[in-house]
Amino acid sequence: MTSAPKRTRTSKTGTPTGTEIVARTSVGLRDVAKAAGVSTATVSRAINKPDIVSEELRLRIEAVIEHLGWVPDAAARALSTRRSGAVGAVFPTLTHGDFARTATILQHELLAEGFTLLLACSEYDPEQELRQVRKFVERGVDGIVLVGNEHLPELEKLLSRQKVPSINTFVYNQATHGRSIGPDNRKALFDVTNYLISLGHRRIGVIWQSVANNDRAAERLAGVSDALSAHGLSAWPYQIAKELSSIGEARTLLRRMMSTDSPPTAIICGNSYHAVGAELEALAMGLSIPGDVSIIGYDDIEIMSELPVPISTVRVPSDQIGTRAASHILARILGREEDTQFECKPELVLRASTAPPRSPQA
Amino acid sequence: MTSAPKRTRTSKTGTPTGTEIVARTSVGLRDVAKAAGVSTATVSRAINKPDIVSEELRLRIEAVIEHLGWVPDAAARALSTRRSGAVGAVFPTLTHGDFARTATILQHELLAEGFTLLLACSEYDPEQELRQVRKFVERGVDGIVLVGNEHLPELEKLLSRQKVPSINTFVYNQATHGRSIGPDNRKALFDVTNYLISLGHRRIGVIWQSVANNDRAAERLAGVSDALSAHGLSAWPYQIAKELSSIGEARTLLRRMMSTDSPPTAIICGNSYHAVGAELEALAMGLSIPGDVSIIGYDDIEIMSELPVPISTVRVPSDQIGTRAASHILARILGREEDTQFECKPELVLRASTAPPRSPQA
DNA sequence: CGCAGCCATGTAAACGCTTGCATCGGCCGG
DNA sequence: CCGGCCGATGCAAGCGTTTACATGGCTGCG
Repeated sequence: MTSAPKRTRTSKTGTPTGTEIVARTSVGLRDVAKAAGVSTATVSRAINKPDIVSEELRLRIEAVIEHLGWVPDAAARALSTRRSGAVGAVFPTLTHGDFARTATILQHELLAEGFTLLLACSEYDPEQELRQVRKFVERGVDGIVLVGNEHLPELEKLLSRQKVPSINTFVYNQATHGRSIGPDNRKALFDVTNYLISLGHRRIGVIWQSVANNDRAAERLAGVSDALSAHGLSAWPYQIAKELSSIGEARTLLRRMMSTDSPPTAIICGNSYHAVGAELEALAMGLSIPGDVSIIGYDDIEIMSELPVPISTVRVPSDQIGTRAASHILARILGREEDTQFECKPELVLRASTAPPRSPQA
Repeated sequence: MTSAPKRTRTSKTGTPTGTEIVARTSVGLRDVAKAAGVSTATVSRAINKPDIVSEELRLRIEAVIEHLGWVPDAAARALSTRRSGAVGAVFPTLTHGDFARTATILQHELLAEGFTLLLACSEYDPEQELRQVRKFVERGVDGIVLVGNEHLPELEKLLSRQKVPSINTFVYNQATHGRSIGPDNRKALFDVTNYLISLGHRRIGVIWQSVANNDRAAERLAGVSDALSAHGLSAWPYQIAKELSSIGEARTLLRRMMSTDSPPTAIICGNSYHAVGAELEALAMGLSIPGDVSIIGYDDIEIMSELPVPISTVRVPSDQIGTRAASHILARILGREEDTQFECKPELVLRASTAPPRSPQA
């Protein structure tokens, strides 16, 4: 006798009235189980830990899944496991080669471990960074990758409150407490500046990007400053660019800088685009590089080495940052503790654009 | 004996033994409700449709949320609403300015409507594209943005089966049926080639990237071919680069090309990096541009206009692609139907690198 | 030959929200 | 003064998985 089954769930949309609802929600685990003649638990196990399910059932289940075109629902899974299998990353921008490369590597490494990378960019706006991180936390990411050491206090609070492992990239600074992976920005430009000084330069110009909301650039600028003042060189002609990486603007700034009474004999640029702009304009002005002026940049893009005068620069190991960040965050997710800081040593790449000044200076 | 109460939910982690479990699951909607002395339904409504809840309660609830630091669980919400509030986008790479820019705009536009952009890259590998899309579908994205018209059949099947609205970007092709937003690649290079022909060029060289898994590049190459054969020009010296956008490799190819008996008087390059490499090498060889050889590229990056001889190119309106793609996918999500195709007209940017050949040819 | 133990499987509760429906006071018009 | 209606709130049933625990059939050893 068919006693009314106490169906808790309705999977067949059994409308007693004749109105068959068409908008069927796509197949679910339940449907697979039914079609395969097993319980939902078994299906779940078949896909999550295939080895504890009998060969026969596993194959049958796989066939059914394939046939029904079932796609597991990550939301349901996340809800159930309290694990999302996702890691969030917020970069200031993606139109910058280093960040894009790090993001790509990161995604690659995470994917290999079964994690998804959720990517967003803050456009150098701390508020937006916070907003993006919040979205990620809502989505239950298991870890977060950030850029830089400075974040809004709400962000720090959010992360610690929710106990989401996070890591700051593109920075390394003994002084700060947070976990970080990247170059020691300050030291990098300290070294660059000392290199120029050791070549004999005394009038050293600087073309730099804005350091607002950019602790990396600020640190580097501080490095320049450190080295200069260590040699009693305090005042130097310098220009801050409005745009982040505009070749055109760098040209304008260089021209202005070289048109003064006693132009610098060397110029340090905040990034590769500035350096490229500086070189192009200097050449257009008929100056010789490095004869009249040495130029050095920061970070390396292909064009730097292909221009008529290849430009010296600092190469940031963004690939390494990606792999280290990935392994760090994965380790933390899996409960292992990791070194809190890791320095990715940048490489000083010397090319033809830097040389001793033509005539020794006071 | 203390009869076990039939607690459905454990929110207080009431371990009868003295061992207080510390790993408290972070605060939930339930805790907020309790603290505010209202039902969970009211809290839910207070945050989702604030206007149907009394002012007083709303304020009280907001205060409690703030105080408890509650972050709603997107997974639970998604499970419940069958809406994720996320849109996925898979680009071939992010290290390419156009894609990065489109992604940024896309994120921006979606955010404004309360949607999150999930970003991934396929590294020009259809398999990986499929994998990423599958991940997105599992995560329940409400829409998907892709690049190009050609995808694995499984991908198409997956999307149609799960009824996920999707849009192909960076392509526009009357012939194909799919929805797409972008430039008409074939026509763009048909026009470029005709322009060179109209200048009087007859020996036109081509430096191109591989067209494997890149229907956009393939279409553009076809456009070149169309125009040439329309003028009875069938054979032309051409070189396919191994790397996608290597200035260095382009230099090699150009040198090889210009070292033949009858070198081309004009060269069409598959992208801006090829064009930059071509110019730099030509200049290094002592050739004059456009005197000895005209050069034209595809897509516009700042360096193109800053080199000693500014390079003619085609500007792809990647911003527009981003905004259109966003509004299209949002419209589809909200149930509105949209135009299935939209052409983002590319702009032919003529600079100093193109001119009639020095001496008229046969 | 019997029972402990083990393996493969099933049962059902729980994950943290949303939302249809029930409920409960007013308030307004008759 | 009363009934109906409406707006605000509470109740509880899901949403689609996972997983602790129960079950039941075997195996192997005493």
